[in-house]
Formats: sequence, structure tokens, C-alpha cells
Amino acid sequence: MRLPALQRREQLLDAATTLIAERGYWGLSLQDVADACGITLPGVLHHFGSKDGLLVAVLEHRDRLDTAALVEHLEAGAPPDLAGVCDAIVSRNAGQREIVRLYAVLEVESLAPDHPAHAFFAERQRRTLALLTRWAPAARSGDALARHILALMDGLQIQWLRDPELDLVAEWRAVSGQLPALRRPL
Amino acid sequence: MRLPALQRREQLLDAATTLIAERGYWGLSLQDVADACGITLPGVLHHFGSKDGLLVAVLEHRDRLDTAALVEHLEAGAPPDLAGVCDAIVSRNAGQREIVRLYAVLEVESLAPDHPAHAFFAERQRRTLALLTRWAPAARSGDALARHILALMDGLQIQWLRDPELDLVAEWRAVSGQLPALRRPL
DNA sequence: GTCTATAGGACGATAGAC
DNA sequence: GTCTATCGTCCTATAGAC
Repeated sequence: MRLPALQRREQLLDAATTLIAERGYWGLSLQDVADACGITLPGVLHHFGSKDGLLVAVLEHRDRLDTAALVEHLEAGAPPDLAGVCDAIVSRNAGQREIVRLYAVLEVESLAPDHPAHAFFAERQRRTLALLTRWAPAARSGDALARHILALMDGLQIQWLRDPELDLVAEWRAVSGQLPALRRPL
Repeated sequence: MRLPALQRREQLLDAATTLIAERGYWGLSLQDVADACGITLPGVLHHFGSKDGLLVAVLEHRDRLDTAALVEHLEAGAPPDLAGVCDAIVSRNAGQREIVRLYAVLEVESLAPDHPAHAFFAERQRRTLALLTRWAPAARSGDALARHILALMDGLQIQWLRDPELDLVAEWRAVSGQLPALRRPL
């Protein structure tokens, strides 16, 4: 079935997202992506140029959606403090398991300096830390607090990914409740 | 160079450990393992039967070493409380970056149910949680505390793996100092 | 914009000699 | 215990037709 380019791209990005989450980048096969969308392998490459190109497109696509969702959440009246931002992030993540898995896999895989997403994730972590630090109460070292929060989120997500029974939001509430610097914004 | 079987196995395990840490299991090539040890690919398979067999051997090898190290650390007079056990784990990890990377990569990669190490890591997390829970003060839910601690360790390790400047032990001290349930053993 | 066809390698694994 | 040789499968990527 012949599809408009933009629509086909989106379909391919969806399929690739699921498959990378499942197998990682090194385990991804373009043939599988093609099969999942009912086109041929060269058809995939036509849209993204190369396997690396597809990966970059997937990441950019997700980041655009996530940033938009966060902004919207804040404009819609979430509490404008650090706890509010964190809760917004966690509750959004809780609703998109596959995406969280994609990032968890790629974040660790890309620790290797020659991974095609290495720079992307280094920059992304820098950006996330900056975002959290900006909202941190000025009193104590905001950077240490930001790293603490990020570590907790990453760690809890892995446990949640391994055990579907776990309630990510509840777990985050329980754990972040122990952090005075987070729950007492003043 | 012809080597005794046991020595060759160890050399192969070392090489495989480094390469899996670098590329994950799906990105591992037996050819590279063979090259690193100066033998051919069938030579590798002779010792481990299959690629899966090699992975299992690597993990069993590491777990044996780590368990022994922890026991020794405790017998050598580390504080016999939860904080002491955690500090022991973190400080040992801080000294073996490659190994931590291996586990970080495989832990996330193996979230997929058909990954050859899936069962291994599910069981390992269960065991680690049980270990931490055993040392937790009986007062509060030890299980929640154990998950909290495990999340922190995993999260901090990822940050440390990305940024070699970071001091894992110091970071752990700073972060765990905020956990009253951990630092006040009575 | 999508296809067929194909190039050109790398992969895991096996068989059998030494 | 390690080798050579080889099989069959999978891979990314390119060239060119429609």
C-alpha cells in the first residue's frame, strides 16, 4: 500500500521505536522494521538514508513530543516547583512504557563513545540536569540534588520495567517523600 | 600460542567481558573475542559451545568473584549493618568500572523476555533485594527501603559511567546521607 | 516515493584434519 | 585444543527501473 511520505515516516518511526526498545540499536534489523510496515528494506533506507539516520530520527521525534508534553503540562497548571516538575515527568513516563524502555536501553548502550547516540545522550543528560537545577531551591547545592533525583528516577524505572506489577507513580511518591529538599519547596 | 584450557578460558572470559560491556550482547561478535585472544572463532566455540554459553559463563564467573569479595569484606570487619553492606558494595564497584558497565548494559538489555540473560537478571535482582531487606531495620517496610537503595545505586552508577570525573563513593555518601532509615541503624 | 535486484560482508555454527 | 574450510543466514547499502 502506497502511503504519503510523512505518514510512512511516522509509521516507520513507531515500528523502529518498539524494535529498538526490544533489542537495542545493535540488535535492530532494518529488515524487521521494513516487514513491520509492509514495505521493503530499501524503502526504509529511502526515508532515513542509513541505520544511524533512522536512530537519530527516532530520538529527535521522541524528544519533540516529550518536550511539548512537559510544557503543556506546566502551562495547564501543574505546581510550578521542583516537585511538580518531577511528578509531571514521572507520571508521563508511567503512561508510555515502550518509550521509557527505548530510552533506558539506549542510554546505557550509548555509554560507549563510538555509539551513534553517544553525543545525543550526553547532551540530553546535561540538559535534564540543568532543567532540574533551575527549579531547585537555591539554598543547597542544586546540582547535587538534581543528580540525586535523576538517579532515583532512572533506577526506579528499571525496576518498573522489569516488574510490570510495580506502580511507578506510587513508588516515586514513596521514595521522593523521603527527600526533604524536594517536598518542602520553601 | 597453545594454552592450557583453564587459562585460555579465563583469557576468553576477560575479553568477552570487555566487549560485552562495550557493545552489549547483541553487538558482541565471537570473531572479535577470538581476535582479542589470538585464536580463531571455532577455537572460542570449542570452549563454550555457543554464543549464549559464553555469556552465561561470563556472568557466572563474575558473580562468583563478587560474592566472594563481599563475604570477605564483611568477615574483614566492615560495619555489620545496612549502611556497611551498601558502602562495601559501592566501594567495590567504584574499583571495577568495566564490570559495572557490563552489568549496566546487560541488566537493561535483558529486560526483553527472550534475552539469553533475562532469567539470570530477574533472579539476581530478587536476590539483591532479599539481601538488602535482610539487613534493613525491621521498623519500616524493609522491602520499600531496599528498592529505594537499589534504585539509587543503579542510577548513580549510570551517571558515573557517563562521567569519569564523578566520584562514585563520594556521590553515594552524599546521597545516602539524606536517607535517615539508612544512616541511623537503630 | 517505492520498488526489484544485487552487491559485498559479517555472522554463528559445523565437520573433520592434526 | 586448535586449526582450515565451508555452509547457510542475516545484514547494510547501492543502482536503477517504474
